[in-house]
Amino acid sequence: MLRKTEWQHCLQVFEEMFPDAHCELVHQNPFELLIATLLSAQATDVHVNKVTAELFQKYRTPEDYIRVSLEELENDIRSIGLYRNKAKNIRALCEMLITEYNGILPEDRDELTKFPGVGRKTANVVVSNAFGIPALAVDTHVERVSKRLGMCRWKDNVTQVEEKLMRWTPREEWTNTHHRMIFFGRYHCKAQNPNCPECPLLDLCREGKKRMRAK
DNA sequence: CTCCCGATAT
DNA sequence: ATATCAGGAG
Repeated sequence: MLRKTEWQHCLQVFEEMFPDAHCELVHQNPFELLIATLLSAQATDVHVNKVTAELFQKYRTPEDYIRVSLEELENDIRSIGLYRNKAKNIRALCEMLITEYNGILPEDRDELTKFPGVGRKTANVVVSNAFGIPALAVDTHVERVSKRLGMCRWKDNVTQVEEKLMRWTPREEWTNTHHRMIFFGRYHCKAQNPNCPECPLLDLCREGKKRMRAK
């Protein structure tokens, strides 16, 4: 298992490799970010941006998503995958936003998870990126990188990974670290064929050393 | 744990 | 052909 001082070194390396890591889901306001993040489940952000480019022209407010039929909304997001669940959730979410929240998104993580289709990860993305509240959302990249490095256990669930990351990372660095770990996982420590030979963290990486031995 | 699901990379 | 992609609900 990784030591805390080794993790602090990882944080430094993440910053050096991806100093300008940021949210790559294109959005103009908190509501658009929520929709984009909900759509991003099991889809690449490039693909999400391709879909939202047109979607956000047609749908600007929660009311706009309610006006059309469920079938029409499904068609507008079909190419993204998991489109039936996502369309149903977006609709229910918008109705709830209008009737219970006066159309205004709450700036609270636990309040956001009450919306259909919004789990802990999505809520963390919204509060950190849209409202400036420190959060460390654990997505597929953050989880994979954490487990490969050995900063948590393989069997830990995403909540346990998040707790460990928050405990070992200064609060003011949570949001930055989240973005840097995504970039690190997406462009360097990739799911298929990670670039271990050129990795500055190879010396302390459990999975990396194992992979190098196997070759 | 399974299901939802199309697009893309390997 | 198969794995993976900014997950969440039942």
